[in-house]
Amino acid sequence: MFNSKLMHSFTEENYLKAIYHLSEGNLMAVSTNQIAEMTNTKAASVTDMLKKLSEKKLINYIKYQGVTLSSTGIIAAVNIIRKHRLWEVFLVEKLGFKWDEVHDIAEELEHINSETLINRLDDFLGNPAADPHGDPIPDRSGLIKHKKLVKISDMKSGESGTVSGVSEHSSVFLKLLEKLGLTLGTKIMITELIEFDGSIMLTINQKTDRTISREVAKNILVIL
Amino acid sequence: MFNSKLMHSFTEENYLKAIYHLSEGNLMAVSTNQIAEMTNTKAASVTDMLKKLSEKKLINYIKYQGVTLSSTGIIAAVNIIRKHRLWEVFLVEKLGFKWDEVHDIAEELEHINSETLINRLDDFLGNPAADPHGDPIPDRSGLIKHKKLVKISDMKSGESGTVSGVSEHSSVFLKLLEKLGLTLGTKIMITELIEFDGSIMLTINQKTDRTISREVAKNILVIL
DNA sequence: AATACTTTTTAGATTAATCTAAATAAAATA
DNA sequence: TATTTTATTTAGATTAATCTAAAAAGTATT
Repeated sequence: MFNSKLMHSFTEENYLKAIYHLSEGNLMAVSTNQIAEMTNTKAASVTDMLKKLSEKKLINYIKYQGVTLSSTGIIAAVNIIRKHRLWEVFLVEKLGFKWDEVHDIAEELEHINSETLINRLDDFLGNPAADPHGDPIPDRSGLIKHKKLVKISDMKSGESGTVSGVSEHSSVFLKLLEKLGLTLGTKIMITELIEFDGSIMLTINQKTDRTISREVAKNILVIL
Repeated sequence: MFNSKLMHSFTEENYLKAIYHLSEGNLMAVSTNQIAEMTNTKAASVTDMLKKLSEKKLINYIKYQGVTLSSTGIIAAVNIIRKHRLWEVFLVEKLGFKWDEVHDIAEELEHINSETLINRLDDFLGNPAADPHGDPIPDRSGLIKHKKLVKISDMKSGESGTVSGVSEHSSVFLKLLEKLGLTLGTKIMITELIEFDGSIMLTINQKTDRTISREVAKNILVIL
């Protein structure tokens, strides 16, 4: 069923993706337990899979010392992320899903194997730069254009910017942002930082005033 | 991973689909060997799976006597076929694939599980009645509107009609039909039946004259 | 450094889907 | 009807992915 060159099993792909996300683009080594938590499996299962991925040269793995993706592993992971994000754009832009509804479906669609399909989908969607949550979409060569994003919680009073991403993707959080009027593209200006609890007062689109908790502010990303 | 109510494994779905197709919509019982051939497995594997599907009440199975789908089995199979055909329309109409290129990709996409997704896709595509090969698309309640189609090989001299389906879906055959100018929607009229080898002469769109073999004629379906 | 705690790995089972080879049932034929 | 052939099923293994429980390695703490 699976081609030894480019194709990996559904499960292998999920491990690669998990390692990629946990290592934040491969900056740091990832532990067995971290992977177990992210993939909803037990550490023992992860160890087994790490051996397998290591034999396939998709990861660099030394017992007891965590893993990083190899260069082929990165290529594979980025490709899955590209597919995931393009499908999310499709679901929102073409099928009318909301940004908090697309993750699980894209999680299935990301494993469909056809380079032609994904490249044509990319063109059909107008080669979008970001998915509905603002995350950058790798191009067909695997290149990711990261924008310089700042957490609202790191902004100073008086600073302003445009909401351009989130670092928490749960449906609950995304729905909250909608309710607060803090969806992508919204212009904000920090009016005051409340010392007492770290909450933040801001103006939305030069009109509405709002106060958000530090916890919320930490998960909203802005371009200054 | 799979819900006991509506969800079946990828593999189970493929067996259900195979049984459905082999039984031509459940008119006849299907044999173990037929299924083995269609699913590229061995008879022993099929027997195992038949036991499993039988326990799940998806099929009616009596040892040595072949199988039919149960009513829940039919619902499941028709749903997979609905998904397959809708994705094929998407691939051709929206992504610019040709009719001979879509089968394998749709074979993967048909296993994506989301009723909302498929219903929205259906709407997005304008609720098409047929896929790119002319096969009817079941509606969301599972109803299939069959057209009365006739093989060219069963037509008489002087009869005319519109090419509306094929009973052979291989890429080779579909490419041949394109070369012959016998794609869906083409109007034909039978001008002569050659007794010697059963080949058939016909006029295409009241213009071109062509002769096709009986073998080709058997696989082209026409609305009179 | 010795002990305790945590993390990771190993050992041994389990489940789904598959296989080969052998046994059995059904169908075809002599 | 008896025999041969074909189809199907059973028995016993295999592979991928998972698990639990126990062992080993690494880290932290007296």
